[in-house]
Amino acid sequence: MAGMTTAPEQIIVDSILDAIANHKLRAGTKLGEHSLSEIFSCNRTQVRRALATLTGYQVVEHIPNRGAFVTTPSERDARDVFQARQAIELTICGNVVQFETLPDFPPLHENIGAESRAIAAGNRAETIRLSRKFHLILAELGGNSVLERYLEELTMRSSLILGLYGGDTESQCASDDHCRIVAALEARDGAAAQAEMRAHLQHIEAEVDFTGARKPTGALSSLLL
Amino acid sequence: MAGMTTAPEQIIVDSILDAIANHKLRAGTKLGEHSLSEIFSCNRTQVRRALATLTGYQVVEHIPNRGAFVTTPSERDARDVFQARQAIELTICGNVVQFETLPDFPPLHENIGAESRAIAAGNRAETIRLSRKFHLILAELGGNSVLERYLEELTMRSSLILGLYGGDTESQCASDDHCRIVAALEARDGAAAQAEMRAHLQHIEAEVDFTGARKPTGALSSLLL
DNA sequence: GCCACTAAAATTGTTTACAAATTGTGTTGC
DNA sequence: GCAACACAATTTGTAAACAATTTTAGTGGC
Repeated sequence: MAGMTTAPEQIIVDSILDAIANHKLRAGTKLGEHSLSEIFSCNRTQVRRALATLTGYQVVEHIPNRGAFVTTPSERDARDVFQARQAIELTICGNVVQFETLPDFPPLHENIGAESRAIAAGNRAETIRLSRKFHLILAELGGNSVLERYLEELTMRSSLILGLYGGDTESQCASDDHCRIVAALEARDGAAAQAEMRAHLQHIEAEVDFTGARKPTGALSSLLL
Repeated sequence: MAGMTTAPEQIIVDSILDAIANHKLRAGTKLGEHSLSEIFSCNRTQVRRALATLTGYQVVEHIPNRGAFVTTPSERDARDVFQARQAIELTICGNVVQFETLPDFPPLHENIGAESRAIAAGNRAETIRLSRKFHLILAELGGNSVLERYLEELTMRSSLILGLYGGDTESQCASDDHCRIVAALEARDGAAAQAEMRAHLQHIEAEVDFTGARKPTGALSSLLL
């Protein structure tokens, strides 16, 4: 497994997902097959598969004979996504405190530390990435593979929503929220952890504002790292 | 839209999903591309796309260079699926009772009626189909598109699990459970509805038994209607 | 100047042919 | 008789050519 090169379609999916999560790729952007095959220097077939995968994630919209576009979430989508997140993440919190053997919290602490540093350094992209990662680590600790997979999709869609309708003050206080959640989890206080998680998700959703004009849709070029 | 023929890949997906839901197609069955393209008299490309969609539903497992197989759920999968169902369906119950304008319950009643009749007639396949349909109607009434989509997948996987590990007395009492859930919903008693739903899901999960030998894997021929 | 129509270019969708891998079978050697 | 090897057949994976659709550009008329 030395020279094991990652499959090109996986690279495409990850790159686009990363670009969306970091608000480098905005809603409505067209994802042309030829463009992508050139950018990633691969076959159009592989691009096609990658786009199908992303469509499954509800992160890409596929219009017949027109092509693939980064999904533009509706107001209803936003509401539904955050409610689903609450249902799932509260359950995850309940799971984490219920294990006989304590799960290893160090990864969570490391993540929170890195998050604080990223905020202090003003590194917005890294802050967003680490904030999402926090929820995914927690989901993994929950031990339910179904909820984990769903949350992967939902955090992605959340990023997309915040990129379109979110304010600029985004997730400055997220690090504190995360801290409180972990504290309650370590104290094995499930109810408290769920309360903190609920509050945290409400903080995030509160940043969404549909009244203002949607941010303009960007071009497909900020993809390459 | 007169002679509008449904896309072949949709037909394939629906047929396989239906066959799985009705336990006509069992876990472990190989889904050969050539076989399917002959059965549905279509191109291999379309079969391929259909299988990819089913893989996304976690209902088909794709092994590189080996082909596609009906997923064999593990014990952990079963646990995770039913816990996820609980988280999602309790939230749906909460949603249904919260709308100002009462949702239209007639479809639910019709479904329950048909279910009772199917049970009385000893029509096992129809019973299973209608039982699943009940949960999907309820999900639609809940008004959350995300939860609705997830439940579509989870009910499918539940069918797969019950087909492998379930007893033969399956879902005889389901109709009564459904009745009680709707009654609580109509009374706008969210807590009661959630309690009934929780009990119902526990009844279903109780039918799962991992100790016995897994039922044998069938051949790919019981597909055609 | 603006709208409608037409033709060309670009993009998506589908089919076909080809390559790679796996499975099954038959043979040989012990 | 059994195991290991080699070859053939089947099956999946990939790429390239072809067809259909949409978009864009250009032209003519009002």
